[in-house]
Amino acid sequence: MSWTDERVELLKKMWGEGQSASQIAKELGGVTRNAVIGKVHRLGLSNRAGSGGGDAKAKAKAEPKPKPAPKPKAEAAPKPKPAPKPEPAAAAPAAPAPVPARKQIIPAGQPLPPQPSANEISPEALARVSEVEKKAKKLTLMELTERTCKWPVGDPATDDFWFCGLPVQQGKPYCEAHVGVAFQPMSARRDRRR
DNA sequence: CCCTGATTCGC
DNA sequence: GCGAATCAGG
Repeated sequence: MSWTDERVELLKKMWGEGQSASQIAKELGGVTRNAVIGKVHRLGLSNRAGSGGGDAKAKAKAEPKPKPAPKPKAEAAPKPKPAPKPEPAAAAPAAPAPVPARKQIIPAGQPLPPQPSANEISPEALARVSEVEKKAKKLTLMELTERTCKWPVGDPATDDFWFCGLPVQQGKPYCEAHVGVAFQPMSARRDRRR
């Protein structure tokens, strides 16, 4: 990808909006955040200042970079870059709300016969969830990233609402426990033909 | 650990 | 000019 006018413009716009380089890179696609930052610098808008009168305040931070160590050059680092997943906007987890808070664990129920109730989710999975929710990071919507579990907990109308936030399972939007409840294995769903 | 931007330098 | 590698924090 090259820096076409449009791409540069979008870059300028987003950078101006305070978007991070990585976000801009994702938006543009085909470039890394490094590329974005590099371009930003070349364009001379590294400092998001711009406003306020001419700020000729050069960053006297010119640190003399004394070569830390003669690094010949590492060959292309093995970067497992699967594929540019077209991830639109994962920012708005529209609360899939499969089973928000239905904790009805049977007290000492040992046998616990398969309840033909509405719950088709493995009790184990549910137990896991209720347990994991204790360790949840309890993130706010803004704190969610692509690798934090986006499972909503509580009532969005209350301030007792948060997102799990634990490390997600590769490729999934939820942590292991929540993936277990969110995505049911087709196994437990045998069709009872009749 | 995740993330941020900044800099260097071979291409 | 470009951007990966690296640095330097938060």
